[in-house]
Amino acid sequence: MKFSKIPEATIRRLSNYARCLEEMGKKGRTVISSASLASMCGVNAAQVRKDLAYFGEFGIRGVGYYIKDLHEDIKNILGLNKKWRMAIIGIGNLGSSLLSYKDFLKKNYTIVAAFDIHPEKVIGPISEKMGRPVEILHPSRLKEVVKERKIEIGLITTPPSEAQKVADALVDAGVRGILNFAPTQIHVPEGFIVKNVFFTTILDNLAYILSNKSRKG
Amino acid sequence: MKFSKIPEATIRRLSNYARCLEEMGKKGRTVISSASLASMCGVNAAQVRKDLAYFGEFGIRGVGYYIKDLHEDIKNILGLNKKWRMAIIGIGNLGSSLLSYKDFLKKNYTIVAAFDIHPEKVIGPISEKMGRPVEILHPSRLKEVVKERKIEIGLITTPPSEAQKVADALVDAGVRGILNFAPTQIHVPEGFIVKNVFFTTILDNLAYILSNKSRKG
DNA sequence: GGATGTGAAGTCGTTCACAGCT
DNA sequence: AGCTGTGAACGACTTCACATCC
Repeated sequence: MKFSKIPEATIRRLSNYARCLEEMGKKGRTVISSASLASMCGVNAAQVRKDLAYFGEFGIRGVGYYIKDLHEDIKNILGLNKKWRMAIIGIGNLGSSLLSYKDFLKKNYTIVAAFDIHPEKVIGPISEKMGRPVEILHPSRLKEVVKERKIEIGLITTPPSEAQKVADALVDAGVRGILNFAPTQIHVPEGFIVKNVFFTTILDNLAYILSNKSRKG
Repeated sequence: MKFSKIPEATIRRLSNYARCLEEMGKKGRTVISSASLASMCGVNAAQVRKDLAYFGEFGIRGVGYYIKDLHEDIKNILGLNKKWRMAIIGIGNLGSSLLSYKDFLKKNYTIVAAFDIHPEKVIGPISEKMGRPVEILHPSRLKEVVKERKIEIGLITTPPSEAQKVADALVDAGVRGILNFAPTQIHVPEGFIVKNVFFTTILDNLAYILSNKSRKG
């Protein structure tokens, strides 16, 4: 049961469930049914149960799920029982905004190195923004710093034209996970993972739906 | 043929094809086969043809697709033959970074209004960042400004705790499309669309894959 | 009684394989 | 000869429905 192929959509939803459970937990509730959790996340109740069933049995029949426990279980499933160490490359507007993005710092992810071709240009604005000042390094030191600081994930926030080069450097340094914010396709060898964050793709999606919604209603 | 239900995944891919075609076009090529386009985007060639087949016939048998034409056709399909007018609510780090994000300005999307509960607090940093200064308005003026400036899409970049309230206000103002960057689930009535941009969800995905990759090989 | 866990059915999306054009 | 367009085969995900257990 543990090793059947798990849909990527399931993993995405688990991440959502975790967020909802956290909210619920803060509100002092202790138990939740698959139906409530489902409606909160906008999915089917059976879906919730199926998603969890890939990984074991977490509920109590006739009762539901203990919020605290389930939250912990999902975090373990997702690999969030540790802090992931990340580097960010490209400290323009987006990069510096991510650097100071509180939600990263809070829990399972931490940015432990920042790189830019022109380190001196960005030092001012950044140290201003952050509580603690952040040292911006030149990309030539990437490989060395990845080793030193045990970096496992790279965030690419350069212009699109530089993204593939940066990805190559990350691969060369042995960074297996890449989150790409530059709106261009990146290719990496087998065994490395790239996930894209293209909000323009999502915007295009929205534009499509809005354009074609007239015929529905 | 035009009105069969179209997979959301198809729309996402079309957006990708468009990006690739644009790149190709800049390189001076004029024709491309479904196979090349597919490998560039990391999908199956039949997939490309099927995706396009939902909307018509755009290729020439034995030849391929004219890059310029196909790019234009896809833009029309996606509803990108116009400029979408957007408002952004919540001018913190992320909001101000989006405000100055060049890729928005370039083509099909434009931010025509910015709102924040504390307009005076953000005016400084923003006008510094942008070429032109941007007026930050109080959210109480949302409805009025949406009418005046014909806003069709709202970007929510507030803290999660405020996101639902902002969404309600957008709905009340008649903004049918919402792009939500605040990591919390938002609910809107029938006929309105919310798309989420949660990079932490994608990061969680990455974390999961990295955690479980060892068993593969 | 009530909610979970799960085989089976159903729906949706992808890939194949080849007919049909140029 | 080569590449598109597409019905048919396949595979994957979601939903249903109910047996199971607290």
